[in-house]
Amino acid sequence: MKAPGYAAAASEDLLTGELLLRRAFLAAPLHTGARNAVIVSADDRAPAALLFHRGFAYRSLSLPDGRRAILDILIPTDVTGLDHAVLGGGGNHEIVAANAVSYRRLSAQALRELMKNPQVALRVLALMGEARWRIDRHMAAITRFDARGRIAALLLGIYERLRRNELISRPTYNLPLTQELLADYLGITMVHVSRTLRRMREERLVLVDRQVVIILDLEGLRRAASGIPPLNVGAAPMPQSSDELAL
Amino acid sequence: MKAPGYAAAASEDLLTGELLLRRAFLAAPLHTGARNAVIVSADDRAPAALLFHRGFAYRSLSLPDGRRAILDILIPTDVTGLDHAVLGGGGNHEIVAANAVSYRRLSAQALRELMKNPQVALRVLALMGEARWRIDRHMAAITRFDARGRIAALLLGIYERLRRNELISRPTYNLPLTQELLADYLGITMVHVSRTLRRMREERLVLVDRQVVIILDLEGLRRAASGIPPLNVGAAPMPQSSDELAL
DNA sequence: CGGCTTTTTGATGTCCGTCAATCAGTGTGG
DNA sequence: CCACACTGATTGACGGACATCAAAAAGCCG
Repeated sequence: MKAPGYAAAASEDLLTGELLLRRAFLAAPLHTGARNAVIVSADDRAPAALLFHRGFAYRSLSLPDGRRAILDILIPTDVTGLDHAVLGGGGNHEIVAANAVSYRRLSAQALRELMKNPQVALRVLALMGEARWRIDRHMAAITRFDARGRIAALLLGIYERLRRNELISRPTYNLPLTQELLADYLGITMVHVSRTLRRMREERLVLVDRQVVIILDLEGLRRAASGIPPLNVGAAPMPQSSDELAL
Repeated sequence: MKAPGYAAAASEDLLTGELLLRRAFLAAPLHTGARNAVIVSADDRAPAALLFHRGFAYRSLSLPDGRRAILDILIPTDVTGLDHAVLGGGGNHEIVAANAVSYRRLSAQALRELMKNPQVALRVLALMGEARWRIDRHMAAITRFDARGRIAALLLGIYERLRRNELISRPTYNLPLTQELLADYLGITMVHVSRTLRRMREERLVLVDRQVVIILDLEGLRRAASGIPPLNVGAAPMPQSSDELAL
């Protein structure tokens, strides 16, 4: 099990493309959204791509009976909605703020324009590939792990993403998701999330209390999610200086 | 819940891009693989993009303890591995033939070259978006449906994809996947797949016998997978003439 | 016919869902 | 300042969907 990285022959183009893409994003105004704000709605006519700057959000799909599946969790520095450049919205697909967020938008049209530059196109492809990798990883967890393993994989995954983007340096972070949201992400019920978190606390694996995650036993967590490949596709996607993040 | 389609402003470019991409694929020789052949292995140094021509394949991720998750099912006319243009392999990710397959390859380098054409780049983005949409749909099924609903969603999804590509015209098709593979896709056990299929047969919803699927009650199936959005992102990705398919 | 894979079925246990009540934290207004 | 409402988290009791173990039956192939 080897960590997949960028194809060497493309790395220079990818860096340039990233620069151009980021520049385009940063030229857009910073939007904000309160908790539970729908950032991209299911029937959005002109969905845009988003670069998250602060706060957490999630992609979700709601079923008619009120049940909901959360497909992906988005953290600062994540880019999402790149496929909106060519595909319309639809499918009950939403992007919702988990807490107070700020983000920048890039319209589908602007993105299409930018993609005329092959370097940007490659970078966009890489970003979509990374997102897919993340989803694949989560799908594997949902498919083959029990509640404990799924939670371990989730907490580890967020931890690694935050660390990779240098948003944290210690095994402790803020996870602004209610247990109900976690349940919708993990494919179990809120009640079972609560019970399982208690068990993991008793095992002294990890503390999750009121949206604060404290990893007590990193190796133990890794064992609990054993077999899930580490989350390091590509070294540092869309890195931003801390200054910018602090905006 | 509206069916997402292509963004109007890009549809012409997408058609051109599709043409160019298909042309490049068709210039490559037709490879074949027997059942269980590993088409792209986990530690492939130079993974390529693939266009499937005949037969079924699947993307899978194996855990060290022998368990396995199947992330996506690939049918003729599907394109996969486009992200290999920029990301290396890795992560225990494999593409395996489910039965005798034939397919064409496009090397990462050739794909990068092609993507210098913005129309191709847009088309590639669209293809990745469609694949993601498919995975999202499946993830929602896994996250929120019981075994019966998951099977219904799977059988319906394949049915719709085959129909959309005009590979079938009646609600009957060949599904060359063992129940063990289905189980690894659905996140349940082989034994439970068997039992659930029996129940669905008794309900006269669908017959699945030795890799032949006969849908008896299409509306009933839809109800069983109720809430899963239909699978019609973009009208006809990479259509091929029946002649070509019959090769 | 043997040897293999794949499917089926039964018996038994367990993880997780459901229902329901309680509790803690937060904010509101009298 | 304290009742009140509201949301989110916790816990218990119970049942059901699914896993596990094991064996046999059914296809498939040389």
